[in-house]
Amino acid sequence: MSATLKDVAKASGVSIRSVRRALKGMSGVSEETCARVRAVAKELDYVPNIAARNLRLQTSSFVGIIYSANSADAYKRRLYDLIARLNGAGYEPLLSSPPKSFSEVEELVRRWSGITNVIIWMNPAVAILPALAAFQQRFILIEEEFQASNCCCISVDRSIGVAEAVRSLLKAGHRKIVRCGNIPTREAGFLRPFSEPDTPSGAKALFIPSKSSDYEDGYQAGARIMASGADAVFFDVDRMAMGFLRYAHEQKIPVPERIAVVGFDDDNTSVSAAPPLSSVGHPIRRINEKIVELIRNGVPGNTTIAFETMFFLRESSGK
Amino acid sequence: MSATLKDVAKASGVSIRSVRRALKGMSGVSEETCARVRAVAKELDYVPNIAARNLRLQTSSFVGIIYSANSADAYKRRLYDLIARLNGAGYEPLLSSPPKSFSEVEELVRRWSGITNVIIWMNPAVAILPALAAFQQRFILIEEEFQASNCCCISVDRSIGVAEAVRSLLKAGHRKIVRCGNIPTREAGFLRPFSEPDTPSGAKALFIPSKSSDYEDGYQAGARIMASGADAVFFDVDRMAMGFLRYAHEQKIPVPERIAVVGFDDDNTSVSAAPPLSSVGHPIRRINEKIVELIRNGVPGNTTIAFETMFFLRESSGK
DNA sequence: ATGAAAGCGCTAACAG
DNA sequence: CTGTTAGCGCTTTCAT
Repeated sequence: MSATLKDVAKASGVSIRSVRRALKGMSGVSEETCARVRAVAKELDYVPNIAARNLRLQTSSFVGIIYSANSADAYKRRLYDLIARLNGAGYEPLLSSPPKSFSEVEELVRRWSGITNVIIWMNPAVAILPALAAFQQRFILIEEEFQASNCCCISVDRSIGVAEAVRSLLKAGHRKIVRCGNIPTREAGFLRPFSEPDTPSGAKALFIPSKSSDYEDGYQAGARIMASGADAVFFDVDRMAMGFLRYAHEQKIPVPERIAVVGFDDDNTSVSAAPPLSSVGHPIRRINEKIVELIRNGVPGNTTIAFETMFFLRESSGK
Repeated sequence: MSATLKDVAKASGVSIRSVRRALKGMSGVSEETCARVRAVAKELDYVPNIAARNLRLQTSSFVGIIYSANSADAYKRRLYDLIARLNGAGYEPLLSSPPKSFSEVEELVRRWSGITNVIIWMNPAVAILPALAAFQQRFILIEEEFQASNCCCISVDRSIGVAEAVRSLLKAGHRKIVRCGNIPTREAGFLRPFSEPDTPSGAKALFIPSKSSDYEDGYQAGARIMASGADAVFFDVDRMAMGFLRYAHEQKIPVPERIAVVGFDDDNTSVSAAPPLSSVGHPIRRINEKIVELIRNGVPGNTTIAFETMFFLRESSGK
């Protein structure tokens, strides 16, 4: 289809070797030959065939990614960021929808064999994980722990950022802080700052559970939260916080003056809310930079790399 | 890294050719040899190198996909469905974040040259389209029209499904139908059923514009919609309809008895709303099946393939 | 400064 | 029934 090195060589009357030298700007080729070859290459619209190069060098620029479509918005952003970063580092992300059974994993790995050495699996199905050990590829497992000689896990500790958020509220003078939501992994981090050496006296933690964790749940919980007398509220999910902001707006409750609001997930939309929502989020950039680094330098087995969520302070909880 | 045909041949004491015959189940190999070769292959965990195969056959199982991360939820579902379908048809989707300038397109196409012959671009940037004609690859452009010898466009007519939705409302006996939203492409389809030969007498179209088209806008518009005396409402976007459903629930307005509700986008969440939301959506399955077919049989140039949105009747508008 | 040739893993034409 | 071999496009070693 497209012109090859051989074509360029023939058209410019030199050997393949010289073409290569000219095109790669290597030494050992005369000025004149170099210029002519380059002109011809441009003329023929020569572009290297990466697949052939990979074959010859026994390397691969492909990286397999398995992604579950039903993941939360935050994971989508992680995926798109990862794709962009891999592109930037010269890798080609190869996507697949998640295998649902052992045999589907087998088929997938087989299909990608000889193409990619590294497979990134976001939110893998735990039941299938033990199967991975049998394959030659290296796996990077996101958000699931599994020890195997060819698996490297990336985990994110939810609690750190949540605790940081609460500490920030305490430091800003808030004392009666309520957590609202239904996601268990939020609890530990929320409670921690209330039993630390430097916990301000009078600090009090409340909890208002919700059925689910959507916009409406946040809106619905508004009355109860205000009735509790809290001066700050942490929502398990940004969408809930958004619902509450709407309630506050309707009731003319000033945020953050009367009550400070913090969410979790750092959704795109929350940043542009009125007021911009403080939130706890995953360190997407750092995680993905790490992944690219792992791929570049070799993925270690039997390893877990732990990250921490971080707190993003915005106007909804004081400036 | 992994065993090759040659390895299997050596280990089983036959030629590469025979290994191939045995593994592919071709005729011309003795029962016994076949069995032994297969055993050895399994033992060595042989898996074919697809890249080498592609090189040899001058074909490619890779399909490039350019996707803009900031697209609506409906596009994400289209993407994931497409990936699954391509996988199912034996293709490997190669993803890239969208190029932002002419030179980035050039670089991307260059990188993929020799790897993939087909590039699917979802929601391409119009300004860059003219550049595509210069490349050898075939492009499938989703949701943007551009005539070139190597471009095939896929368009979806918004109006058909919207008109169908309105007709369904009219047929169910509704007469005063309001459209609420701010998306221009919804208008034509909405108005059409009101001026057709078989339009029921008394049918009346209203329009209530909204600032944006989010959950809150639907909720906010609730009072005005009810005040208009409409017995059915079409929202430009599902999220707005969801906001309105919330308003109706709060005000104890029975849906669809007092007012029928229809949305647009066929979001996942709307299906599981209370009541399940009738909605107009893209024929994702048919579009993606078509795309796979195009790739399989060759992508025609200078072509536009038109699809139509369709109406999904659920409880929020009768049933 | 330049070229010939081997070989990555695979397929297929051609011999035996 | 089985084996040999050329060649896809590229990189690299070894000659010239």
